[in-house]
Amino acid sequence: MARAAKGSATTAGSAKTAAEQAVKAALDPYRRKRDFAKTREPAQGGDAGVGGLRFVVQKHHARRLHYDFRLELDGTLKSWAVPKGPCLDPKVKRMAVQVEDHPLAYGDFEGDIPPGQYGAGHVIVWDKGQWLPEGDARSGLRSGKLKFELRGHKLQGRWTLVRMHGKARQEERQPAWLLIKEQDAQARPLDEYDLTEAEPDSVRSLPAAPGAVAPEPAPETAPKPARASRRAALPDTLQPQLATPADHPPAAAQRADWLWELKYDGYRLLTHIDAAGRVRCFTRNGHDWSARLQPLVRALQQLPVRACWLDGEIVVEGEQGAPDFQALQNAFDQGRTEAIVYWLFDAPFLAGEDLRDQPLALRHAQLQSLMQAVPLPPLLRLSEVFDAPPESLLAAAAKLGFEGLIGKRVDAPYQSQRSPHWIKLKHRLRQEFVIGGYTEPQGARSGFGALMLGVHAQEGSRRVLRWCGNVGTGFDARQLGVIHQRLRAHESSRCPFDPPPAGMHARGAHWVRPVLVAEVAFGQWTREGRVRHAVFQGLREDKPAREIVREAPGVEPAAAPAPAQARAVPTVRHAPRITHAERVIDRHSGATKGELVAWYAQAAAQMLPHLKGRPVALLRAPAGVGGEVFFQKHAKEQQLPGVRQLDPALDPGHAPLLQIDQAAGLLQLAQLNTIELHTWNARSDRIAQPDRLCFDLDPGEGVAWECVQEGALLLRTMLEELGLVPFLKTSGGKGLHVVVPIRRGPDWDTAKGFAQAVVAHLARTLPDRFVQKSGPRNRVGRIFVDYLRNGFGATTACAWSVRARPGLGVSVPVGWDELPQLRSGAHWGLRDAPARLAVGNTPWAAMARSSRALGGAMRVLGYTPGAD
DNA sequence: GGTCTCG
DNA sequence: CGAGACCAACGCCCT
DNA sequence: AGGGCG
Repeated sequence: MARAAKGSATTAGSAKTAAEQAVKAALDPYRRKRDFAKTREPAQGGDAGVGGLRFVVQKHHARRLHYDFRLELDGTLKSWAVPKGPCLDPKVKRMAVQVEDHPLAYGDFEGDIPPGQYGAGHVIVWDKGQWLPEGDARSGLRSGKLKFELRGHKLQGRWTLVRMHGKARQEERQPAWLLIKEQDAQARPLDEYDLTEAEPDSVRSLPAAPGAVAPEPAPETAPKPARASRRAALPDTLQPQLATPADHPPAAAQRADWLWELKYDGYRLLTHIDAAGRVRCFTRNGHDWSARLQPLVRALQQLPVRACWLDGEIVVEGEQGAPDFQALQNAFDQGRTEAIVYWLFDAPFLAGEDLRDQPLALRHAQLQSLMQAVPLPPLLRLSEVFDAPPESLLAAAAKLGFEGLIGKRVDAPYQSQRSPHWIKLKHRLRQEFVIGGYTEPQGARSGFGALMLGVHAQEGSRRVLRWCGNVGTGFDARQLGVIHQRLRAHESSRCPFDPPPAGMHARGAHWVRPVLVAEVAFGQWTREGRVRHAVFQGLREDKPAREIVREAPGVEPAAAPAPAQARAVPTVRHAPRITHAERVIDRHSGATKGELVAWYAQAAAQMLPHLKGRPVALLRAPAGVGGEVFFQKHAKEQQLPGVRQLDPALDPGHAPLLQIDQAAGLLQLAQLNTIELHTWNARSDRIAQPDRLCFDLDPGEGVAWECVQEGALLLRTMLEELGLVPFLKTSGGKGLHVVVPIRRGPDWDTAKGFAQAVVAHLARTLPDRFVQKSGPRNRVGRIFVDYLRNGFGATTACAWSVRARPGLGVSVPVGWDELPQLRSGAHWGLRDAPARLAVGNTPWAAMARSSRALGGAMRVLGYTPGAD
């Protein structure tokens, strides 16, 4: 650098002196911190940049490695300490703490600062070049916003320094700033290229200000950064979640909230796989059993996952394939652990992520994806999850020899304690008994009081009927009468039991000949051979009474059918991470975000046919029902797995429209607080031609529900007279939706005009019932039929969508024959709609073959497109 | 809830 | 970083 | 005409 350049940075005369004094003052803090007898750092001086302002970045291995970012201004280097160094990714902002001004000469300093001195350690010139402020740099520096361009070896393009507002730092003269790369040609995502890692070395030997942009290394050669993510540290120990014993399944109304798994009669086992793949297995009390379970440890090592905690139960399978607790103990006693298999049912941590606050359904789905990713080692099993009614599952489980079920709330987090969110339901025993008598009814009861039960038993050479208790519940009034009739027909004076039960005469016992057979469910056999907690199930006609003996539990040799018609919950690939699952989104019902997600997870199979192939619009409610909501039809910035971004040409002038083709997309959107999903009336492949019409029957203030029902029927009749085939669904809100499939052909204006003509006709014919115009004013006492949902870009709530209203109604397809039974447009809500999933879309089964060309209907109605 | 923009 | 805006579109109504 | 509303 030519000494002659010095003059160019300053002006002549007395101004020069003033400027030099200002520089001197500015460098005062710098000098006061250093002892220049001990450090080689320059005390002052240095050259201004040639033809522009200089910048330098020094990599400083002090107590902590950091980068010193310096910009020449007014004769000194304005300096910031950037702990992580500059980053080319505009998304990544780097903290930059402003420090004391340095002399210009410092920009060339490279070397060691001796121990004991300020900033002791090694310094290299990591980058240098020119900087070009955008606008006035001095005022930018003062106001806390500095935009500029860098022309260095490593750093180029546009950057911003922004001062933060934190108070504390300001006062100690060390304001915190952010160093941010602006979006331009030099910007690069961090995960593709990590500049500080790729370019660690000094540039001092290179020319200060390269004329051309230095070639960047190819991204392939950049070492992959091992980036720390927001992942939680994996705990070293984990207590298992335990189930609470329950007598009964949850009430039918809450069934949808529960998933069921078989109860394995073995030992609980928690597996920890660390980041290096080391596997350790712990019992529920935290004992490390890895050494005793070597075959299992080896099997677990084959799972394609690290940094996780898995939860499950180890069992030894008995002869029937059901777990056998005795065999498990024997296996340990004899050191024969290769017969032990591991049923996995939960993943509190997976791939370094803490999933404990995720809904169970999602944890299980992720475990399932993991275990389906590779051929499963034979010792590992995935515990299947069922959503069938627990009664039938319990029966099936019993036949398979399982001791019961574990019920788990679909939306519950994983808690390391005994929790009401997990219940264990032991199956009740169930078998046939011979009826040997009955007792008198008490009080208001008619027919009889209880049936006296017996089984045949061998006593020496004699075969006797052994009394084993009574059953007095489980009958309805009709059964009481019918059975009483049957009993009377077999009445006898002789007691068939041997020995005769004591104390029965006091209860008015009647004996009957031992020919009738009752099926009875009961909790268990008492030691005396009596049934406990017996419930009558029905009379059995198919089994002769003489064959009835006490059955050993769980050894039914008949091949058990697969658990009755249970639908396994389908896997959701790319299931999103759900945050704040416990947050209440509807104060009215107390429903949580987790329940919303769980609903869409369950309903996905029924809902996807309605979503597939159509642009979708979202109603999102980040603050829940009653909070601020917004509609969303487009999205560019965010790409979510399972949410497709359509060709932007479909809706010119906008970001891409969205479409959901996969369950994961539905869940992703639920995670974004999407409560309602609305669909277009056209499919994406021919967006200009709607394939259906929608009529939204929206009752005004004070309209009786019967009128809405009647109105829907009137609309139906009218549409059918026009040769169309309408379908019905609840809106999930106040009213009903009538959906009419049409042949594609007419454009949007024609479809909308036709729909308007239909509604106008309806309103003309029955003006006291219907209005065509919206607005609450003229709508009181009448039904507004909204035809506006038939224009380009208009949408209507999709079938199975939840509605963002108090109570969270669900829009459900129904048959016209069901209309009279509906109680409101919100007949089904989030909590009871799951029960309706079994009916699913069958009321609309004919829709696909019911589309009609609009031409005929337009003629009948006398509607001409274009003529309003 | 996520992203962008602004300071 | 921290706060705030944005995230539809149509026909109402009101001014 | 323009803005807020649902």
